[in-house]
Order: sequence, then structure tokens, then C-alpha cells
Amino acid sequence: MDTPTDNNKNRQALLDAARTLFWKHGIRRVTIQEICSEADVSKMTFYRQFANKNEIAAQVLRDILEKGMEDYHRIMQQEITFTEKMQQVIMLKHDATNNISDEFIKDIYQQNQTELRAMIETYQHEISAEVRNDFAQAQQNGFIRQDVTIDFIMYLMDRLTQMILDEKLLAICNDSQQAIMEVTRFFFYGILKQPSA
Amino acid sequence: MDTPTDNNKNRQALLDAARTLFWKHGIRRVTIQEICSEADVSKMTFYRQFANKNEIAAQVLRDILEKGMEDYHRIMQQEITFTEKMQQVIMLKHDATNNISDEFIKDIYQQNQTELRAMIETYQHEISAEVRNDFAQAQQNGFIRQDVTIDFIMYLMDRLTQMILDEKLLAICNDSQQAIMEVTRFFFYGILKQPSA
DNA sequence: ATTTAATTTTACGAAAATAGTATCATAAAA
DNA sequence: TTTTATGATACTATTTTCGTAAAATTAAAT
Repeated sequence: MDTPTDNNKNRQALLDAARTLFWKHGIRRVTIQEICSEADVSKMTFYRQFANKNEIAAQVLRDILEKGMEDYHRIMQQEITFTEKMQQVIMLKHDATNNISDEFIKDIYQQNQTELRAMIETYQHEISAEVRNDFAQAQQNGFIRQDVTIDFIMYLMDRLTQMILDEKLLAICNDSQQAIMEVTRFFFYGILKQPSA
Repeated sequence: MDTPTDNNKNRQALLDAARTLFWKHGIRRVTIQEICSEADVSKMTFYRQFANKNEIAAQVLRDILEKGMEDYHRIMQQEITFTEKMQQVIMLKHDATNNISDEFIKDIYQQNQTELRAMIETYQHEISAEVRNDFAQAQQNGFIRQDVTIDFIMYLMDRLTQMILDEKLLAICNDSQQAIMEVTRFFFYGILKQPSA
């Protein structure tokens, strides 16, 4: 039971346009008409798909968060070493959709956007529980020093993912790929020369 | 005859706030109230200084363009070699105020902003006449090959200033300083090994 | 302490932008 | 042909923003 002139295509075009615009200017500054123009779709089609701007913003955010989840799961399910998994996780945030824009966040964490805020917090709870669990397990399996707390690791992960987006680091390394390797290596081995190669 | 609580300070605060906001979001999306909040000044003080948003936008643009002019003059008046001057000119655009933001330009080159557009075009005429003149003189003085047209040089200047803002180039060079040196050297000597060192 | 001037605050009406709806024509799919 | 999604237009309602006026506040000068 599908629509004649592919319904889903317009919906996706609207979502893509909305994300692009929200990305640059946050939610507040972007008008529905603008989203429609960017998506090359009439205003009526918008209202047939979404009740209002908040709803499309919610869907955009939902898509982003879900993609982040899926990416994380896909990485962790692979049959590779823990080290390699972590490298990929750190690399993950390099992807635009895993690093929500400032303006977008600003608008969410202001005014009446309780719904969107709740959505983010739910997601953060979920994902951080999983990550915490994965780390605890890795610690049990001897991949991580026993005398380091999971909380500290969580904090580190956050800072390190920020580092690979830092231009100053990029200037030091040859390219972002090398930056990621450098950071991950530091994450696991510190800066001291390893006794066990 | 000055005002008790320094009048000029508020005006400057408003101009700074406006530039910051116009920079990120263009003119259209920014409200007067927003400018006032950012400048930490009441709406009334805004209207005592400027008639409307267009006027403050015009002043912001005027300041930017004039600063660009002054910078260029200051460079050319120095007692240094032509090569060093050019290096500094290319470096100039690295400064944020000499590289007007996309959103800002977009808003100017749309809709009814004929006044602002005219301002830019006037500036461009002025500056390009000067640059052209400086180059012609340099060519006469033997600093530039005779068989190259000034038009081509003007085109090159434009492209080269863009290059030093390119992240890809930054990844190749160690830092932006080196990028500027590299580009300027290329501008003057090409890539062939020089017969005369 | 009083005066003076700039500023903020508050309130307000006018104007403009945006949101949202109803209707009809069209074009493609069933 | 009938159905269905879409686009275009026109329209109203609502919200936002603009711009002004008047009173209250601040801070320095007299």
C-alpha cells in the first residue's frame, strides 16, 4: 500500500533539508517555508507529513540519535579486538551526524523544548549505560587496568573525541586518520614506552 | 560636549554585537532585540544610535571595508620589498574581518539590499584600481615578468588568497604561516627551480 | 542634596512575517 | 476511470518584530 508518486521521497527530502538548515542556524531561525524551498516541495506537503516545526525537529533529532546508536552497536558487534573497537568509536564522532551542531543544541536547551531535551537525555542514559557496561566487561577480561575507574574512562572518551575534531591537532598530524590513531594509541598506552610490545 | 555615561561605548558594543551575529546568521535572521541582548544594552539605546537594522548593517559593512582598505595601505606604505608586501597582502585575508562571511554576503546580494551592494562595489572598484596600479608599477620596475597581464595577476591573487584558507592545504603544510609562505613563493617563482637564486 | 542626562524598563499599537487551512487543478498510478 | 499525492493559490489566524512613548532608575556633576 504505497503512495503513487513516492510519498517517502518527499518526506525524506524535507527531513534532509530541515537537518541541513537546523544544522547551520538552529531551529528557531529556520522557517517552514524555508525548509520547503530547500526540499523543493510545497508547504502543503509539509503539513501533510508533519504537524509543525517542532515535530520535524523531533524527527530529525530522533534520526540522528538512532543513527548514533546503530553505529555504536555495529562497531561493538564486530569480531575484532577491543582496541580496534575503541578506535572506531572514537573515529565515529568525526562523522557530522554524530556531532550535533552548536546552534541546534542551543535551541534545544533553551525555551520550551522539553520534549527534545528529554529525548537527548534518554538517549544519553541508554548509550552511556551500554558503554559503561562494555567497559566494565573489558576491564574484567583484562583489557583495561584494574586501578582505573569507569567514570574516569567515560570522561576521557568524551575529551578524546573532542580532540580529534580540534584543528590544532590536525595541524600537528598529517591527516585526521593519523590523528585518530595517535589519540587512540594514547588512550590505551599513555605516552610511556611500553614494556610489553 | 560628551555624554556622561560614555555614549560611544554603547554604540561600539552594538556594532560589535551586530557584526558577530551577522557573521553567523546573515542580516535577515538577526533581530534588533537580539543585537541589544548581545550588546547588553536596551532597545531604546539602539534606536538612539541607529534608525533601523539596515543602518547598523551598513555601518558594520563600512567598518569592515574601511579596515580592509587601511590594512592594504599600511602594508604598501612600508619600506620593504615588493615580494614582502605581497606576502603580507595574501596573509591579510587570513584575518576574519577581511573575509566576509557567506551568510552575510548572501543576505546582501539578495533582496532589497541595493545600498549595501553598492557599497561593496564602490569599495571593490577603489581597491582593485589601486592594486592594479601597484602591480603595473611593480611591472615597470621589473619586479614582474613583462609577458604576464595584470588581469591574470588579479585573478591569481583572488585564487591564492582562497587557497590559504583551504583546510586541505593546511593539512599539507605544518601551519598556516607555512601555508602562506608556500603560496607566496609559488606566486612569485612558480614551481620551477630558479636559475637566479 | 539636587540637578541633569543617559539609560533601562515597561507597555503599547502598528506592521510584517510566519503558521496553518481550505480549495481547486493537475498529473500520475491503480 | 478512479484514486491519491501533490502543487498552486488564496486566505485567515497567530506570532514575532518593529518602533515609540512615558515613567522609573542610575550615576555622575554641580
